[in-house]
Amino acid sequence: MPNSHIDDAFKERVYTLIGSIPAGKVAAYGQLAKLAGAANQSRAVGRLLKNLPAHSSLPWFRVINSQGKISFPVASDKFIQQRQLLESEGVLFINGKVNMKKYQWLEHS
DNA sequence: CACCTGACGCGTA
DNA sequence: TTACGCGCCAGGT
Repeated sequence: MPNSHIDDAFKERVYTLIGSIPAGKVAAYGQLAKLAGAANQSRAVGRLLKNLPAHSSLPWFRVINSQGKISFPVASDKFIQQRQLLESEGVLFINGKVNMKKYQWLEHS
């Protein structure tokens, strides 16, 4: 099991990063992958969230794609839930997407 | 083993 | 601006 800790480290870094996203802000999958030291591994981040325990305390809902859109089918329960959670902390949606210029964590102003 | 499917992102057309 | 193509790659069929 030589390499297993490499991926574990990446996973832990991503979890820590997600836990650091402040309420009212969002981060993109690719942004987190990059910050965790593995640019172009955005799908790995999505996979981690998918495998997250159902009642994790991590603010998984603050992670959306780089286009400012929620990565779930627009009518799904998960989509509704995520959008509701974000709106409840002030994240505004316009035409189904968030203005990343304003809400993305650690970017722009 | 081949082939498909994603909680993605970026460059092009 | 929307639509594709392609890179990436673990998991499921």
